[in-house]
Amino acid sequence: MDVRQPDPLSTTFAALADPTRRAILARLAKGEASVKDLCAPFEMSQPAISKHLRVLEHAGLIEQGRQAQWRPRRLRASPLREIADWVDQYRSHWEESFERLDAYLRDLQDTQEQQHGDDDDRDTHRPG
Amino acid sequence: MDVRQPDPLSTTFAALADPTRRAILARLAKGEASVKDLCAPFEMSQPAISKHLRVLEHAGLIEQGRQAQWRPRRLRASPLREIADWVDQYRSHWEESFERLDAYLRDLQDTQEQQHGDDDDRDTHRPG
DNA sequence: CCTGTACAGTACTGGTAGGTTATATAATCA
DNA sequence: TGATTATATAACCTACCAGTACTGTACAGG
Repeated sequence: MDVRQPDPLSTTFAALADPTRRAILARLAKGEASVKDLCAPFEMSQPAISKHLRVLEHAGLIEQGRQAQWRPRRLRASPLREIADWVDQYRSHWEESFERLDAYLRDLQDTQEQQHGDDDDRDTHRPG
Repeated sequence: MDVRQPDPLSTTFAALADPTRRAILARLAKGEASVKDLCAPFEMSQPAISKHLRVLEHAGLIEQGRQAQWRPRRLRASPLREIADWVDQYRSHWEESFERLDAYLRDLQDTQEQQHGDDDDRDTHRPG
């Protein structure tokens, strides 16, 4: 069976892993819009867009309104904050100073391996 | 056929949409590790982990070293900066002041709809 | 040379994602 | 009421994904 449902973070990442859905979010960031409006920029059927909207809604990234026969969608950005918080854990790893330190240490290690590569203390080189 | 390959941002998001892969990245943030080390925390076969590692490598999130029979993996964080930059576009949408304004406007609109809901100027209510 | 270890590669399978067309529903308009 | 518009739902297909088991390969050590 395996009825486990993915954690919220995975659901959000998966929802964002599609350029169509990201374009929909970009459109909704400028204000709410109907399904037809959201379909317009894409060479894709309306049911396909509705499916994308379901994915986004399931991830909590949009919500539905009701106005006559229209169901305008509106952006809900709070899951994006979870993404921002998560990725921020790694900020130090991509900032320039760290990259330079990382490159320095890697160069240093490569140099050492070239100098006295396969002779002594193999165990201390074992990763982990 | 459809040989189109997804854009880098989609590839990165997709790679992150799995708790196992995010756990692997968290482990590698503390330093490089062998495949066996990375397998240890998971009740999963080694080929399964190797597949996850391939996904991460394809997304540019890790890179491989070589030391004797070990292939230590190392974190490459630069794609995460792309994620951070993308999500930062929406920061204003989730920050508290915006949420309050958003809620205020929504309440205002609901109140107006209740007061003179289904009588006049339908066209001006059409979304888009 | 042989054995154990640390991986990679392949083949298979069940589930899901993302698209299609066709059809149903709900509200508006004439 | 009937036609039109907006959107949802259903059924289907294809491709890919995430596991599995099995097998192959490279290196280390007795």
